[in-house]
Amino acid sequence: MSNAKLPRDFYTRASVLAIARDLLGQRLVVAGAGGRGRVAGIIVETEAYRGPQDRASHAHGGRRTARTETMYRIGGTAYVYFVYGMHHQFNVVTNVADVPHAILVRALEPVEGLASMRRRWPAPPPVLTNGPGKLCRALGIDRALDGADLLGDRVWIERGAPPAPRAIARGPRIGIDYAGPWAARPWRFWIRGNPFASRRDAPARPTASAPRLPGRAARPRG
DNA sequence: CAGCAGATTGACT
DNA sequence: GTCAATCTGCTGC
Repeated sequence: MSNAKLPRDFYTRASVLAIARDLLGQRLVVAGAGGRGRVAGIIVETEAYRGPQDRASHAHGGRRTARTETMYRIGGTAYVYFVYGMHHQFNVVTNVADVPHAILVRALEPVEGLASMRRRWPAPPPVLTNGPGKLCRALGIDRALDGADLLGDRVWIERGAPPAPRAIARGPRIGIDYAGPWAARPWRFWIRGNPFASRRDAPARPTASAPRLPGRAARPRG
């Protein structure tokens, strides 16, 4: 089935970095509600947060609070929180229960329900889903979905077409300067050159399996 | 219970 | 490049 939900064992694997990479090309879906049809987008950018050891993680040092409790659930759970007084952030919990790994979905290519997405703004931006806060607004994701089972019927991820290994770029995570050296770790993954990624000019480097291309890698798209 | 920083965004110099 | 918006969850008193 091309539209099968990703199974539990996709999410419970031990390597949050591998899962962050493997989410690229998959399809994030939010069920229709309130007279709206379902909305969906292809994941084009992710960031991994590796639990207690990772200074940038909400669960750094094993921190366990009302908010972070969701991160300790089993892989395949949605972790949604609210920041900056106005934006929600959608994360995928990974690994087994009590290991608080999570992956922030930073950007999507919108593919279903574009009209529904635009209706969430009085004046819709030209690109609806090129950032973690924007994609939550476009898809109607808020804290009501915190803790939702990704194998359930409210929000889920369907199998899509993974990008070729050489099309995957990685680099430092965004917006975590407070995390010191952890901010420099290349734990952000995106589809190289994708026009829906949140930062098209960010420093990119080849993945281990990809050869460096000569010359024009950073050339702007036409 | 006051103070503050935040896994962002859009407007503006 | 700078900066305000806007509010929650935390920390520390």
